[in-house]
Amino acid sequence: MIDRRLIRDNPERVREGLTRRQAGADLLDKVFQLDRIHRTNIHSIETLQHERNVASQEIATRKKQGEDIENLHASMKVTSAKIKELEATNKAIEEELDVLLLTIPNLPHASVPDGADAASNKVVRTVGTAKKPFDDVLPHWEMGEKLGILDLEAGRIVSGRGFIVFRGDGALLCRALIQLMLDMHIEQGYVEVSIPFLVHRASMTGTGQLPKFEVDMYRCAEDDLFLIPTAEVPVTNLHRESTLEKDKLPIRYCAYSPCFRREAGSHGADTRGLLRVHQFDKVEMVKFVHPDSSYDELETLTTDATAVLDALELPYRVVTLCAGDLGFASAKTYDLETYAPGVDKWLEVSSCSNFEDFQARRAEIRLRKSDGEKHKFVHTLNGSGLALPRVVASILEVHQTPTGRVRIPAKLRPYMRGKEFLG
RNA sequence: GGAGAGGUGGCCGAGUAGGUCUAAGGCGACGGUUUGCUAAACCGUUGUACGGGCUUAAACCUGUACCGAGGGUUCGAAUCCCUCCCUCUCCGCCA
Repeated sequence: MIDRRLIRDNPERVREGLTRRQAGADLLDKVFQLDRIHRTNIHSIETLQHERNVASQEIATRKKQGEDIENLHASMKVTSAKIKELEATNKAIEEELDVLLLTIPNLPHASVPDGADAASNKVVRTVGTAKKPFDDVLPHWEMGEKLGILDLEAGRIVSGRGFIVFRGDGALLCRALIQLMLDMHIEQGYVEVSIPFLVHRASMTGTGQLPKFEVDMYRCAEDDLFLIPTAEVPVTNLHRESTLEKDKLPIRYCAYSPCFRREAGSHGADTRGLLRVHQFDKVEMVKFVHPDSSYDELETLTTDATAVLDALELPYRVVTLCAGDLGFASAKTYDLETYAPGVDKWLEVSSCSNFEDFQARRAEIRLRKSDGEKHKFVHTLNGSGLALPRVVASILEVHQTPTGRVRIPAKLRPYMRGKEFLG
C-alpha cells in the first residue's frame, strides 16, 4: 500500500509512477478528495470530544458539591449525538479510502525502464548460450513421457488439466531439486522454514494478493482459507503486525511449498507440458531488510537464485521488468529465464522483487526506531529459487542427448542416488 | 464437537459498586551520577496511530483515540450490556 501521506503531499509523483506502470491514476483524485474530507472531520470530532471531556470532568466535580447539572446534561447529550454522527460518516469514508488504497499498485523504482509491456523488458545479462544441442531436440513432455517419468494423462484423470504426475525418476528429480535448492540457500545464509499452505484473508491482503486478485486463488469457502499461490505469502506474513529490531536485520528465510494458481483467464496459453499448471513446487527466498540496503539485497537475492541455475548447468538470462510489466506489489523485479531448446522459449523460472515498504505497510511489519527517528517500515523482498516444473522442462531439453537420454547435472547427482541419467 | 478460564503498554502484572485511569507497580531498554574497569546502587526517561500549531526539516508545543474486535447504555466506559474473534486447560474424536 502506498503511503497516504505521499498521495497528500506529492500527488504528482504518485500520478507519474502509476502512469508509468500503465495503471489508471483516476483513483488518485478520489483518494485525495476523501482524505481531505476525512481530516476535516477528524478535526471537528476531536474538538467536540475535547468539549465533552472537559464537561464530563465538570459534571463530576459539581455533582460532588451537590450542584444542579441538568443544563449541562442536556447540552452534552446534543454534543455526543453530533460526535456519533460524524464518527459514522468518517468511518464510511475511511472504509472507502482503505479499499481504494489497497487497490493501488506500488510505484516503480527510478531505475526501472519505461515501457508498456514485456516487449520493453531489458536483458541485463545472459549466461550460457541459447541454442539447440542437436537438431531434433524433443520438447520436454515428449521426452518425459518417453522416459516414463512424466504422466500428464494421470494428472488429468486425477484432477483435470493443469495437474501433473511425476513417476519414478521424475518424482525423485523433483525431490532432489527441492533439496539441492534448500541446501544451497541455507549455505547462502537463509534460514529454512516450513510453513502452512493454507492462509487466511489477512495474510493474503498483507502481501498484496487480495483484495484485487481473489479470482486467481483457490479458496476453501467453509473456512475462508486460501491455498497459497507462493510461499511468499506465509513467509512474509511470519512477521505480520510486529516490530523488528534493527540489529536483527536482515532476516533471510527460504522455504519449500507447493503453489496453487487458478490461472483464470490464461486458458489456451502454454497448454502442453509443464509450462503452465495449477499446482507446482517451488523453493522461495524472502528477506526483511533495512530500507537503506534493500536494493543491494535485491542484487544478492538475484545472484543467490542464479547460483541454482549455474549449479544445474542451465543457460539463462536476467531480465529487468519494465514499469508496465511489473507485478502489483513490486517496485523493481528481475525475472530469471532459462532457455528451453525443445520448445525454443525462454522460461520464467524466478522472479526476484523488491517491494520496498509496500507489503510491510499492508502487513504492519515495522522497524523499531532509534532515538529521534521517524517511525519506519522494513523493506521486504522475495525471489523464487526456483520454480520446479519449468526447471524440470529445461533440464529435459537442455541436457537431452542425441541418443535420447537426459544427463543429470553433476551437482544434482548426490541427491539422485548417484545416477548420471534419468529414466 | 463439549465444558471451563482468560485476552491490559516492548514484556510481566494491578485495576471492574462507571468520574484526578491523564492506566499503579515491576522487568527490560535508554540517559545520567558514582566507579581504575565491570557489576551494583541511586536519579531520570520510556508506547502507537491520527490531527492541529510552529518549522526547510527535526525537535518542540497542543489535541484526540487506543486496555482482543465491533456495537450498545450513559453527560462520562478498561470497568455495565450484546455480538464476534483469538489463546489456554480439560474431555471427546483423529494421523
